[in-house]
Amino acid sequence: MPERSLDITSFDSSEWSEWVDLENDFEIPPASMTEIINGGQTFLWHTLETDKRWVGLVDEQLVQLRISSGDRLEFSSLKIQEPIAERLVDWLIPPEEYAANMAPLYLLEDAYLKQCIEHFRGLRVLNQPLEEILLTFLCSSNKQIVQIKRMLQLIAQHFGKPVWEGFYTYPSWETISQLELEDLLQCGTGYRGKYILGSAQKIAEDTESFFKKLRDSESPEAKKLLMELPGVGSKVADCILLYGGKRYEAFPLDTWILKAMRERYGLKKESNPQILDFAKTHFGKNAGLAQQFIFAYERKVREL
DNA sequence: GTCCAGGATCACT
DNA sequence: AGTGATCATGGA
Repeated sequence: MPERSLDITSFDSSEWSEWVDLENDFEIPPASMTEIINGGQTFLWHTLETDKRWVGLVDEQLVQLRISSGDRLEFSSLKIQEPIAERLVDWLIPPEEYAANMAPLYLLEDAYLKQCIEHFRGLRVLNQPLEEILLTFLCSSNKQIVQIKRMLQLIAQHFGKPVWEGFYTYPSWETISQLELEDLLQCGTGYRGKYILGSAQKIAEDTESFFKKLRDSESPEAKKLLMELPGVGSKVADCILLYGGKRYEAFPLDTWILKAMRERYGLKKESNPQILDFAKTHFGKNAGLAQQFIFAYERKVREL
């Protein structure tokens, strides 16, 4: 499908609320905010005017973010919507919680990781709905981030709920389970289409209990449950646990991280399970957070 | 045209 | 248990 991406630079500001200070000391530099938005954990957000403004959905609410001249994080939402400040802070992870999550990483003796963290100060794993993250990472395999974005944009546009011009929520798993394969192929999913549909049909047998069981399980068991879905292997399962389940020990081993582990940590001939094992031991209980900094830095130094 | 992308799966040893 | 080919699709 051609469908050029929408022009969102022409917002009618009269429909938006005044900018409001989030009243939390987030301390996120603009470049790090763009990495949060574009770095492959959330896919329907837009960065406007080069690191000046970010627009997207939090659950079903449309939000803009910006950083004031005093380095304060501010937001604005549609006037027709309910206030959303509390959920927004929760989505971004409150600063105190963030600091506590990062603390174990600062204790590590790892000059390379320190460099990655310094370069992307404030970079964080968002607290997004598990249901959405499962869909997004089912689409992610063997695709570039910009392609995953377009795929998901089309899926939301065709089968999700419209929120505002150009912005749609993701469809529910019930909705997806009733689609034809052709519907998904038309969104550019390729061979992932049958995985998405197959997973949806399995989940939709009892959606609530599926996600409840997932949330109630210990991480190893949750990973096993996820990998029973078609299209979910070890890496995708770890992404879902990390980005949709606050399971910060999950360590997604993608091509970039593999490159880093081989070149920066000397794991030249180790197998993937061995590398995963090393990473979990070396980086400790919040290994997944370390992974996010390394991923961002590796892509950055190779200019992507 | 070739290579590769935030891999998973199946068919082979 | 560990490799290799194959899977759609689009960008570089």
